[in-house]
Amino acid sequence: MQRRFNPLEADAKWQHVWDEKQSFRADDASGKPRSYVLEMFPYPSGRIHIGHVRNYTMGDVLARFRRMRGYEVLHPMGWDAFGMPAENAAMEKKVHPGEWTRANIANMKAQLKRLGFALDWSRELATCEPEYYGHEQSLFLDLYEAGLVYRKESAVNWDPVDMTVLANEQVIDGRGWRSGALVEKRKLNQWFLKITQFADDLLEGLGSLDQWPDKVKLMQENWIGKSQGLQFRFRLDTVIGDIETLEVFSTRPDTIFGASFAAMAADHALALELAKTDPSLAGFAEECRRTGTAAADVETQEKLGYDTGVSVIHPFTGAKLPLFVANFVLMDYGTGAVMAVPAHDQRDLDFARKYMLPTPRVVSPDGKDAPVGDEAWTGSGTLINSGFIDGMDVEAAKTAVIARAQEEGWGKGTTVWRLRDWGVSRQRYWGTPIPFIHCDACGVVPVPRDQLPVTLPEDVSFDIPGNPLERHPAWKHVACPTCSRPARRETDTLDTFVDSSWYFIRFASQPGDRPFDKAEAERWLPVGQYIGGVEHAILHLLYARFWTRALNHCGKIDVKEPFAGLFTQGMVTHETYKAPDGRWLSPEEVERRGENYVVKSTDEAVSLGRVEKMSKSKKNVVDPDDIIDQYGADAVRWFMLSDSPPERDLPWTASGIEGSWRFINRLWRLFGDAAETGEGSEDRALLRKLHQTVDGVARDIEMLSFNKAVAKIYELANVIEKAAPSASRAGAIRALALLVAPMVPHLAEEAWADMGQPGLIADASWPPVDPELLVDDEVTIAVQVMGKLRDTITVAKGLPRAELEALALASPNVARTMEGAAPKKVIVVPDRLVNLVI
RNA sequence: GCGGACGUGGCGAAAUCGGUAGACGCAGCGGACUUAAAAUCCGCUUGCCCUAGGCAGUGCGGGUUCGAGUCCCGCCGUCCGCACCA
Repeated sequence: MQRRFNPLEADAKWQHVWDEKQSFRADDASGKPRSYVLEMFPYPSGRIHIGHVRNYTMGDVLARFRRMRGYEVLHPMGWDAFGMPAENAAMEKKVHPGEWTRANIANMKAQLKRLGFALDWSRELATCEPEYYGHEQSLFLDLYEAGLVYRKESAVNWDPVDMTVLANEQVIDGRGWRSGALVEKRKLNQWFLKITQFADDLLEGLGSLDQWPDKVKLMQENWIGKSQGLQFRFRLDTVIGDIETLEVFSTRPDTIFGASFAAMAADHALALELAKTDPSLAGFAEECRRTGTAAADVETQEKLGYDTGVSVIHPFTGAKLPLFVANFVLMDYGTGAVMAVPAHDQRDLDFARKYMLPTPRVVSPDGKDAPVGDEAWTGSGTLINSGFIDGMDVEAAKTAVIARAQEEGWGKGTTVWRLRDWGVSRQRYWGTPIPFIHCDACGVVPVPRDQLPVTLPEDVSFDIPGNPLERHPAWKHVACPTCSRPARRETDTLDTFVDSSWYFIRFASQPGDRPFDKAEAERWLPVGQYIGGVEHAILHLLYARFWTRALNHCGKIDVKEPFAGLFTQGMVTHETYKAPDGRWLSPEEVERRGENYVVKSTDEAVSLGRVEKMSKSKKNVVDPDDIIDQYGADAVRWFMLSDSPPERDLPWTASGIEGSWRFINRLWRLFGDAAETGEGSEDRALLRKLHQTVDGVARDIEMLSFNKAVAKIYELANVIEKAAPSASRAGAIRALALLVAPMVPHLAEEAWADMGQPGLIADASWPPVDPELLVDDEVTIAVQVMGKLRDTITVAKGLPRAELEALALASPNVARTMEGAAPKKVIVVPDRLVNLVI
């Protein structure tokens, strides 16, 4: 055995063997218990990022570990391959998005292979291939037939220079990111998915996800935003056009007697009607729309209103309340209009103060009336100045007002959601074509299923901005499937979040003629452990939960929650370096000199910036390929698992990867001792440590606490190194190889072969644990006086209280502190401590 | 503004049920081996008084308890999410 582990040889060798033997191919017909381990599939941007390495290493350890524990593991990988970056590359580099994407996939796949992940590559998929998106089109038609797809006029961000629709993230400070032109809102007919139909179920379902982080569940809950309240109609004192009433929504119907005005959004139908005859109102509304899009500092934005001159009539008191158009009322929430109760809503109060409106109190914490100051009272209390609900508490008053409104027929209790339907239309080329045809005679007609997939044309140009599908000479011209007359294809493509909403099902089952086989997919689903970045906590995870429910609704699958367990891992961070002239420096340009850092080439002093997420702009990036070249896959994998808890950020350091590399070689040398049995005596203490470690590491891996598992392995390695040769030690070394196999598989495989063990360690079982060896026969007991540690004594486990007390009192340290006093009280926790109270 | 998480050595962190705070790693210091370096090995490493030993110590201030990093109350700070959601 060589003294130093040679990763360059070993990595390639074992990766080849695993490939040849198809070691990690999941068997659909297996009778073993199943485990589906999935990491969020990457966008093929070109290079694997260190964050991917951390993500996939975690999943890989779990997948390999579960295999060792006897599970049939599904651990697949694919590519979220549609999206804008490919089109940007096409515009900048004159390369076809498909060509660019496929080249990136090839690159990144080679990078992933170098890390030795236990992936079932036979199930690899890329969402940009018709073999995938064709099935997605068919699922889209299923949803359409189930009434979950509809078209609606909706505003998009329009770049008037590039003549193109922009995604929200392409709009920076109200301007197009490429052209810098002021972005306009344009109304287009767009496709929507009825996610709101499942709002309640998506919210309810969160309750069953006990293996999800609370944080993510809370974020989804807030996003769905359920509010219950009263929706009711105010009568207007004047009929405007044919409008006689104003519908409002309130979560605080109990405060209705405190309403002193009403307000509506600038785009409200009534406001638009009034603006027809009131030019200054039209001007004000225009102003609202402009500031509305800026949205940057809403917090500081002043509340502005315009008195329409119209009044609404209070349903209980008959009082006339002025009706304003106000910039703080949102058109697309509730009814786009509100009753304003200044005493009990901060926005209403700010507005009332500005426009000198009354602020009557109707809820009082102490039951007494008192003037309202600068802060609205939103807490609980007793109703006052409120007619028939006087004296009630807030909750009772809500119920009473809703009941009365329903009785009298002018309102009803309702639930309003923050969640909006999912707009899936994108006016882009590189996405799944929406399988519909527009016919002047027949309207919007679905593409017949035998004509799927609707494939993207290859001969497109990106010389002019806009959607290449729209201006392609032939693609969109087709015959109507119903009447055969000339018609036009839909040129919108689907949001890429649709692609990632069902890929985990396709991984589980991929027949050629349909999206998936129900029974086959159900055997794997739900995903047992899903791992990815917290940036997908809301949209991706919510859409995937919706899409799965939609398929369930269509009878396609008997699963509602796609991911039973979710884990969101932290980022990989790195120190930042700045040159004296303020330029960011990359780690390669910088060298450490004692306590300080200098520029390698010029010896200038470098100032050390914050530890931040790796980003190109800060130049604090480390390329996985370079590191693997230098240290091999296992050292990188080991580093990814060490030190930081996986949900927290992991600071990348040169010394850290060095340390991992040192440990790889320590293990390697230790594995070389596997044949040494010495005199062959049993080493009971070592066996205890081994069995405790095997047990502890298994539990840590199950809980994804890799940093703890790593620490336990270090401890065991330290103990084995110091132990004298024995049969126990030789056995412990073999067991150690099994323990580290999920984490550093190449090293483990190489050592396993060297030790002359049969088969691959990848196919070996996790070492068994002898429960008897988990408990120590000796324990160290803390001896405290008044809660302060004075001594420790090592005794046989399970020693009775009386004996422990006697031993504690016999301690010289204790005697000195007690100064001859007798303890007033003695607290004995068997096998843990004795506390003497004097 | 609302919601949430977190705060432990020089650094990343452990402490699973309220029971020996700082396991394990990094950095640092001292030593062995070496002509030398690398690699490796051994030892020390929270601060202070430094002597057996003692005192202080888990963001700050209180509290509960025989005993608090852990539980309760009130602050301070950092990070994340949402953002006029009626």
